Amino acid sequence: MRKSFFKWRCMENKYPLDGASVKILKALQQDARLSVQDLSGRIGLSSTPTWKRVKEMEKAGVIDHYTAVLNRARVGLKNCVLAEVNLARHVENVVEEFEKAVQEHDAIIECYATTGQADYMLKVVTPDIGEYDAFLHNVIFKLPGVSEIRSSVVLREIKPPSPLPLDHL
Amino acid sequence: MRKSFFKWRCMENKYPLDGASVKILKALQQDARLSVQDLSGRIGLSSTPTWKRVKEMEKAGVIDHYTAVLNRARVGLKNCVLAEVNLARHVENVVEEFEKAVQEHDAIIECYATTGQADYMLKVVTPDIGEYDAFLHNVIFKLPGVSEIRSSVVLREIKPPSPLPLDHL
DNA sequence: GCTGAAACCGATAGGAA
DNA sequence: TTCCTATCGGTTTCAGC
Repeated sequence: MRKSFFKWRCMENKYPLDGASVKILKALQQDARLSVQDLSGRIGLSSTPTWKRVKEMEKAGVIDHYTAVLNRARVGLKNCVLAEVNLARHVENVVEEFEKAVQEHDAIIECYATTGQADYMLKVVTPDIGEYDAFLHNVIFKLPGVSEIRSSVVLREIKPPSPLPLDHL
Repeated sequence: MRKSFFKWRCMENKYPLDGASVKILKALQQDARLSVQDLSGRIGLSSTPTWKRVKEMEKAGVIDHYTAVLNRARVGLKNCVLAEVNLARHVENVVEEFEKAVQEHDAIIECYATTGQADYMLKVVTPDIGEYDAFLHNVIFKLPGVSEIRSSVVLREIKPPSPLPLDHL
């Protein structure tokens, strides 16, 4: 098993994480508001070293930020669509313009450039499907380089965005 | 514009959110560790009502939980794949078994049932593409009802998972 | 429902093991 | 490094508006 390799220092990573730090990360992914005391209790360290580790991982960018996860339905965003987008390769500056537009529109909450059929995969949230239709026509279709869009409406959330698995460390 | 409808009470939502509460939610999405004092300063309320609103929104499930967002690369998860999965409709209990397996495997960090070509869309993270290949063969292909998989490897993250837009409220 | 003050508890920083 | 302790600041509660 490769696990032992990674136990105290993971060479493949940008940042060395030992068992205690991994436990901290797992706990903070589940509840970012845990007090240092609670954290230290769980991982079997006292609070000062626990606190130092958290601060170091924040500074090193292992912990990027902390966020409140909202219930989409309760804030009136019942509609979620996964959209595959293709760009017309012959148009000038398509990539730059498309990626800039993606950043500017808050309804697009995720976007990846991918291999496979599509050039990009987007996650778009709106109050209802009507608003998505409007967004498609007023925003996406208006972008110069967009040649194809395939929209997949989310029918059911089987697994919501979940903590990153850290057992490989 | 429909905006005025929603200003003080959004009929379509499960929970009524006024301007101050929306500001709180926006701030907490950006930084879940903001102190009540900082929050209250930003929104122009004193700390007691700010605190009460936060607690109420937690209890009402508007705020689902708080999480630490980690840097994928720095915790050794350089590979991310979006996988479309189709199930064979004739096999018994496929849906239940597939969705149960999705919950059990930590490498699958998101899963949606969607309209369109695929039955499901999955997001899978692994240390490298080799581990993804192993995961496909050892886990996904072994599930009885899975008939098709189309994997799109993420080449570049244009927009990481971002705060929900709340301007419609 | 908001304000302000007061009590309590946790976070941060220093020094010792 | 970690632990202990003191200080400081934030959270939470309560009385009054």
